[in-house]
Amino acid sequence: MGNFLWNLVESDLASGKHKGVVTRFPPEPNGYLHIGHAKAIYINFGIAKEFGGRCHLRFDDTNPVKEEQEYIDSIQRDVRWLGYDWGQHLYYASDYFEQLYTWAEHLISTGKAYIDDQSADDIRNNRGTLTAPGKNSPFRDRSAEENLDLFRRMRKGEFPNGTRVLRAKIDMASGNINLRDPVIYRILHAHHPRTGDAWCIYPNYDFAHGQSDSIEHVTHSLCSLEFEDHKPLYEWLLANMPVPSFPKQTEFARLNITYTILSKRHLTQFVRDKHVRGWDDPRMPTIAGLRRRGVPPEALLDFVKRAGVSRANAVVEIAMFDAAVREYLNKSASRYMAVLRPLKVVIENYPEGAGEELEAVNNPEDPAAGSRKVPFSRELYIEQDDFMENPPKKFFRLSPGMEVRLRYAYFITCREAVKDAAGNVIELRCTYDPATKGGNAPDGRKVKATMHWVSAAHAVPAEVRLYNPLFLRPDPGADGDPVKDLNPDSLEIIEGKLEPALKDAKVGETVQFERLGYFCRDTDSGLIFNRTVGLRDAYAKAQ
RNA sequence: UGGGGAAUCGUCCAACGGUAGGACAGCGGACUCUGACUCCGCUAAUCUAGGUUCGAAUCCUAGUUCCCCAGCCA
Repeated sequence: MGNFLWNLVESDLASGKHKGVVTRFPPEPNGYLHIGHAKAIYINFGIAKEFGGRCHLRFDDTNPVKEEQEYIDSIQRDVRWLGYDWGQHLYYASDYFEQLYTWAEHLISTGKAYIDDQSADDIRNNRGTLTAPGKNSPFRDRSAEENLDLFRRMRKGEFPNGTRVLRAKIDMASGNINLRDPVIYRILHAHHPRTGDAWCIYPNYDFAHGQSDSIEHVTHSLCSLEFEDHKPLYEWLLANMPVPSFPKQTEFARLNITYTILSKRHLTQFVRDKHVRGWDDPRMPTIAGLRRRGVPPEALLDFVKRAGVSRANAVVEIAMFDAAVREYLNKSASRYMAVLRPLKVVIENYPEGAGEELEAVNNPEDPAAGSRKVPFSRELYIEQDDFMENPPKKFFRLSPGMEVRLRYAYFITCREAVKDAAGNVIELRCTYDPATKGGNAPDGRKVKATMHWVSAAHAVPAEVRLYNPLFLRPDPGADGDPVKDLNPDSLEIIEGKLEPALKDAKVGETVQFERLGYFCRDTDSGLIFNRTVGLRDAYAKAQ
């Protein structure tokens, strides 16, 4: 596999350190999953799959004030959509609250934890700084009996929020601030989405995570780099309590992408402040947003794989994501013709009232996809971009006197550009060569351009949503608030003209609009398409 | 010397003492009923300075730069 995590698991298995591999994906249900989580999912579920082990889905639901059932549901939906299955192994940290509580009492009884009555401010002030050691709490040497009594009364709900905490007694002078008597339980009179009002004290991340891993006999606890400093605490807790197993934490760098924000805090803000239309807005880097945009799960996973796994802080170019999406869709998406910015074309020598159906290939990359009929008639729409009255030398498309091919149809020649009073071209008068039916000239003459088109009489109107990057700069938020870097033109809504077959497109189906890009039928009612990603365009780039 | 990490083409990842390779991006060309796709070619990197070695991206020493940590968040 070529990355350090796969190598680690492989060697742990080869050395006999573990008989099988058990990983876990442990999201907090406080928001929707995004593409950064897709990396963690790929790593944890991917390793389990690769080495014949299993991966648990565990909700790290230790902070009831931020967590909601909606997020629990969306997370399961998104993991499944990515193609992974946790089988029977769906867990919640809250499942272990009773066990965790018992272990906390054990820590207290062995003199390794104490109840601190200091205020949050005092705790902070006495923690010291990055360079100066902290000071012991005046409550640090309470007896085990007193601590136990206080802890039990905390559980009973005798004290209001913030009045006391349980802290592990480790070392207030440690260079690692996480070891300066970390808080492990706090009073939170809050309703929990799963345990309801059963508890008013909750363990925090540090006191829940490693023990949960241990309970589940996780062998490899894989997390992102910012938890590196927590590892000594993770191990201290396991070493000082009667836990059933000793999982090993290993960290990897999280995913960063240019022109993208992957911070739950900011994504939540964009939704809350309506900078986007919701968690599943196609401009969002959420799994739900990407799905709605038309990104196939295979492409998303392929991107994550291509971006690689290491311990170096890195920022992957969004171009790599686009490339993965195009590569997958090129092979799988059916082709159709759609005109986004219509310009009317009248074929003067095509009989009025006449019409015919022409054969069009559904997917040149996949012969099994077959073909379909596309209606042709005297009046058509072509793309405004495909005509220039005064073309520069490298412009191969339509211009007065120029002959081009209409895909699957005929060669046409532009005879005249009709303008309105303001001088805008509003219609093209053209002629066609009946001998070129199907798109080839019997005399062997060539054209330099093949253009897409739709028959005006048969065209189906549709709303097309064009998405551009949500941010104007590759490093949004680098100067502070990413809201200031939001792209005001991230969504452009136009009305396009589609070939009739497209009205039967399935919701969620991603197709190619030839020469334009990949588009996905939206979940909103009506005929609406989201642009997933544009095609590469060497001509546009050269301009 | 507060603690902990990381530095390889423009970007991301490999190479684990023995020819620095791949992907994306870029450039050039071929092909083409999508200026797409495909194919071919090119450009382009070991943070710095010493040292060990027949041989160093890899080992050692000293620096430099960047990232993380001072929530009763995760």
